[in-house]
Amino acid sequence: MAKGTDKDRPLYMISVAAALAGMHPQTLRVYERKALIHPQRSAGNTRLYSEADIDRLRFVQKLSSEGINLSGAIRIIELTDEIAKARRETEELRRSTREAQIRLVEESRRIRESYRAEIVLVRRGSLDRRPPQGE
Amino acid sequence: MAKGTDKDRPLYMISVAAALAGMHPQTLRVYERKALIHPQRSAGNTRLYSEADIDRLRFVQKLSSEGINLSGAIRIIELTDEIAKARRETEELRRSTREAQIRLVEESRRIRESYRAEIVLVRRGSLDRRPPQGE
DNA sequence: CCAACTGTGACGGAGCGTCAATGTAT
DNA sequence: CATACATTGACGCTCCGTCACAGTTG
Repeated sequence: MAKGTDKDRPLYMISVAAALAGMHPQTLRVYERKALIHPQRSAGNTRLYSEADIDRLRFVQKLSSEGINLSGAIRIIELTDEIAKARRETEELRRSTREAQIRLVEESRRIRESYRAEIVLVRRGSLDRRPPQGE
Repeated sequence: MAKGTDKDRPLYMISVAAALAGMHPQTLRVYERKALIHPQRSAGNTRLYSEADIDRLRFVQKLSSEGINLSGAIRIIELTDEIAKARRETEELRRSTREAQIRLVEESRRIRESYRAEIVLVRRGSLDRRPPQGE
């Protein structure tokens, strides 16, 4: 929602949008009244459809062709967005987990390294009784 | 899907199920023909509805009251299940991440401990030149 | 002024819930 | 045999896409 990318740039007037989506211009007006899409308006009150709007129209058309009505389409779009969001979150979580894993493994290696150095110094008798790192 | 819990035990004949869900028996038959619900059958071909079936009926009724038709309801039920699954997965991932984190911190503590012991031995001159753990 | 936009109103097909008729099982 | 189940067909209501008309804009 509100991504502000190229996809949201208002481009096509209703006849073009309808042709692109393969539907009647009237159908697009109906969809707007039913709050299925929200095309921008030009200064002269002409509807202007973005690429994202066209995608959405095509999706509704697909659902409609499967016998799903507009109320259902709205809800399905919401749920689909929600699923996409959940998937992104899962992916992000997986990624950060992987990173944390690597970071910790590296940390343990660093600790080992540090103690190894410590031992060498102890062997040479050049170090007093003192732990090398805080805890 | 196919949980096999108490929720799936066939209990109610159509008149009772309809009363519980607050709908007409005929409506339930229609829903079955439209593949919205799949009640079991008794030996004498009588429909028997489970608690899970009643839940599902109530959900469809709620969607229907919002103007969503049956095709849409089916799809929405699928998506809702999918979201629930995704949420469970995320939760599980979060849990296992937390666990792994704890395990690794503990591991690094163990390493530190192990090296600390090593140093003590080195100090006492009772250990040869050898790293305490494999890598 | 023509073309394409805007809106509102109406018509036909499809989906859906309910009622009715008829048959069967307990 | 009476009751509640089963199936099938029909009737109204609503939703939805399309068409038609009238007004406005570029």
